[in-house]
Amino acid sequence: MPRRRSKPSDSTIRRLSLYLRALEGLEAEGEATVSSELLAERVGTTAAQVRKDLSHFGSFGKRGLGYQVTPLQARLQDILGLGRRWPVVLVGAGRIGSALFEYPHFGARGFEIVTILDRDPNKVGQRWGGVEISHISELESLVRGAGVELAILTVPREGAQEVAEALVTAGVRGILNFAPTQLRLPPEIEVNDVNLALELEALSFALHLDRPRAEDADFGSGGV
Amino acid sequence: MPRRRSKPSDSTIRRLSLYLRALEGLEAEGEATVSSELLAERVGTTAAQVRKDLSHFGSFGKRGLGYQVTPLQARLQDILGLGRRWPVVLVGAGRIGSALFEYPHFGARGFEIVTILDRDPNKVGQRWGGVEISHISELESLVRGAGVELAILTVPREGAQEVAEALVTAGVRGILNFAPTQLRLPPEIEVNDVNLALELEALSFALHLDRPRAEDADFGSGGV
DNA sequence: AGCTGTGAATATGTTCACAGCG
DNA sequence: CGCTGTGAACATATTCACAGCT
Repeated sequence: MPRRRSKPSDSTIRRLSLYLRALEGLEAEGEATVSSELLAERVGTTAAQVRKDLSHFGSFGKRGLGYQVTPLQARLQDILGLGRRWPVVLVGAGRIGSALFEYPHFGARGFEIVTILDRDPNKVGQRWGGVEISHISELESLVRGAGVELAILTVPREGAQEVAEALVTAGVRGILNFAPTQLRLPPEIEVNDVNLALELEALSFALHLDRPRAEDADFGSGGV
Repeated sequence: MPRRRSKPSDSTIRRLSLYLRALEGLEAEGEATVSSELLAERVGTTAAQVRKDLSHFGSFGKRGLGYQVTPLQARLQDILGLGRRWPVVLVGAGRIGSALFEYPHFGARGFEIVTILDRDPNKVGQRWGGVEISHISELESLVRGAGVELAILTVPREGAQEVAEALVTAGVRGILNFAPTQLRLPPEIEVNDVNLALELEALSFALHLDRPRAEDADFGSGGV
C-alpha cells in the first residue's frame, strides 16, 4: 500500500512528462522493458534521477529486470492526471492561439480546446475546426457552463490580468499564461508562465558569454 | 568594471529577463529609481533574491536609495547580450513558426528572423513579411552566409535531430527547440527546450492532486 | 535613517553507493 | 548476479540578518 513518500518537486513533475514521452517511443519500438539507465539516456538525465523521481510515487520496477514499458506508461499518465479528458478554454484568438489550437500534442494528451474567446468583433463568429470563436463577454457562462478548469491565455499583456481574474471567477483553477506579465491571483490557482522572449534571451546570454572561439573552455561540465 | 563574482544559475539568468521587463514597465510609469523590494514584487520573487541575483554581476544600486531604473535596464541588457542585433534562422514554416515570426517581443529585443526554411515545396517561395521561405537544402549556405548563430526549430519530431545537426554544422550555437524530442548535440551548443504539452501536463498534475478522481485515489492516502 | 551587498544559515535538489529483492 | 529503491553525502539555490555605504 503506497503511503505518501516525499513531496515531488516541480522539476520531478516535468521530468515525469519526459519519461512518459520516452516510454511512448520505446513502446513504438517494441520494447517491453526499460532500465532506469536507458530511460535516463533518452531524456537526458541520470539513472539515479529516474529512480528517485519514480520513487516519490511508488515502486514500479522489478529488481534485476527494470520497468515494464506499458504499465509504467499507464502509471505515469495516472500520476500526471492524464487519465481523463481536460476541456480547455483558449482566450486570445491571435497567431499564438491559432497555433496552439492546431497543436496536435494537446489532443493526444486529453487536452481539448472547447471554447475560444476573443474581444475582436471581427474574429467572433469565425470557426476554427468545429469550434466557434465567442466574444469575451460570454466568458463566465461558457466556462462555467462547460465546467472548464484549464485555460490558455494568449492575449496581449494589457488585458491579461483582467481576463485571468474573470477566468478564476468562472471556475478555472489552472492557467497556461503566454502574456509577458506577472499575474496576481489567489495562491490556490496554478499558473504556468511561458515567456518566449525570455527563452531566446537565455540563449543570448549563453552565446554572449562564450566569445572565445576555441571550443574548449566551458563552464562546468561533468565528464562522462 | 564587470567583476564576475560567482557563477550565476540558470534561474538567476531567467529572473534577469523578468527584472528587465519590469524595469521597462517602471520606466514607462516614469519611475526614476526602484528598490529591490518593489522590483521583487513586480516579478513575483523576494527582495533578497533580487539583490543576490544582481550581486553576481556587480553592484548597481545605491544604499539608502535603491536602483536607478534606466541605468539598471541598460546594464541588464548588456549582461544578457541584448546590446546587439541577433539574426535568427527559423526552421519549420508551420503554425508555430508563423506565430513566432509575427511575435512582436522578439524584434523588441534585437532578435530578427532573417531566414525561414521548410522542406515543403509548396511553402518554399512564399513570403512572410519581407522574408522569403527557402528550401531546407539551402540551410548551410544561408545560415553560414548570414553569420546566423541562433535558430528556432519548429519542425516535427522526426526531422528535428537531423536539422539540428545541420544547423550546428552551419555555425549555429544556440537552438530554441519546440520539437518534443531530446536533441543530441555537442556540449558547447546551447539548447533551450520549449515543450508546450509538458506545460499543460504540469497544470494537470497540480489540479489532479487537489481534486483527485475517486477511482485513482492511490497515493497521498494519509492526509489532508 | 534607509536600503544595498553579502557571508552564514537554511532549504531544496541531485548524486552516490549499497542493501535487498527478483 | 542485475537493477531497483533509498538513506546518506553532497551540491546548489534561497533566505536571513546585519555590516556598511549614502
